[in-house]
Amino acid sequence: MSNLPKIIFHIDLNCFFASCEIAENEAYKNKPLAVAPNDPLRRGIILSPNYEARKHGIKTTMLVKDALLLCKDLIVVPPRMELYKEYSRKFFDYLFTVTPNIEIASIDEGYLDVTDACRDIHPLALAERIQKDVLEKCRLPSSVGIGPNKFLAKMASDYKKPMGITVFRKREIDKHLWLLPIEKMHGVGKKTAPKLRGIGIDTIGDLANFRDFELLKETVGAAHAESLVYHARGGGSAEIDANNFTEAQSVSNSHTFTNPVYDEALLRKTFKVIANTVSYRLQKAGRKAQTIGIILKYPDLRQINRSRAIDNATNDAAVIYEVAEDIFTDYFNPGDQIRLIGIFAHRLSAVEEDVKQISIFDNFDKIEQEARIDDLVKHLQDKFGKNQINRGYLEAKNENA
DNA sequence: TCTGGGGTCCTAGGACCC
DNA sequence: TCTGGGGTCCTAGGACCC
Repeated sequence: MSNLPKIIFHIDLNCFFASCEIAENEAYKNKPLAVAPNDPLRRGIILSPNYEARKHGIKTTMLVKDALLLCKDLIVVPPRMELYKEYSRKFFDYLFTVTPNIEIASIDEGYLDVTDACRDIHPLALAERIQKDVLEKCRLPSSVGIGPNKFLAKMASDYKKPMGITVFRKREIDKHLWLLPIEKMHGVGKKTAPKLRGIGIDTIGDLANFRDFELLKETVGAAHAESLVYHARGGGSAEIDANNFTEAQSVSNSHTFTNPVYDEALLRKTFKVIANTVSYRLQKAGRKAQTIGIILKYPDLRQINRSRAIDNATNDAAVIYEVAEDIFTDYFNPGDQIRLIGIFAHRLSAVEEDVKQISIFDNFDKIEQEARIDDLVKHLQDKFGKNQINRGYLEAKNENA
């Protein structure tokens, strides 16, 4: 183990989904654009607005209809995940030509240990080269953060967007990191921030220099308090975990209904489709799960998760459905309104090479391998009429009752 | 201002075992 | 057997991130 200081880059693709769409279509350039599902049957929220759209006040998670009120010329493009994955692959393929020491943090960001790479080139020059290459080769704007560890590099890349290059040196944290409001700190979300504000911590500097550690522990918990202070003082891991993104730890799928649903038959049918999707994704990843669970969300947004360990790890849709339905039966109270249902698979392991995977998709009549919830919507529309499928379905049920 | 879907990691209590 | 300590697994839930 060497204690020599490392040089870590954090590279972040700016407005990633929106940038991919603009890279695909020159006509979108310099116009307000947002990636968002525009299916009127589903609640559409903004997933990725570009900077032009942000100038109008449009933000991620905003409802599409509200965004259109802020900017009626907003171009709304439905998400194309496969396309974004391709761009992501291209981006990381390029980064691997710079160094093999890469930790993929998400689809659009990664950490690089460039300590060795910087023997022959100044870090700033390397950052500029990477940024220029990513823009030319991938047609994507990026921001680069440079620091002695992953935390400072991440905070630095966030400091200036788009197309920023920022260095956060530990000995200078009083001049940049410490001046930032506590909400800006990576790892402090909308629950922790108000708690910290409540005890007089308004900036990251306040946190780093907070005197009453006992009070801090009471406020956010002992373990959390320790890691928050450690990071606020410029500490952090510089270890690159090259495998952290190669194997999924969990797989899930869920669906929010247009209107809350209380009809059990519809819920069970939807579970079937969701089980199929989870199974498909597990098989695609070559994984099977030892724990299966369900998610129920109520109209007041309260959510419960209930899970169950199973004897033999599985990625079989029929088994997943069976377990999910069992749990559902235990926890669903007739008359409950359900806003969202979902299934998750935890404790994943690799599928043994020599075991032949038997497709069980035949078990589900008329639901295809890549069945998605949309198939169910269509199915129900065919059965109960085109508009307001939930209402139509429920009305049909009520007539029978 | 009630908003999707996919994830990660941590904690804590109870069961269970030695 | 009335009583300690340690460890792991399971489940629920919280918080955060993109």
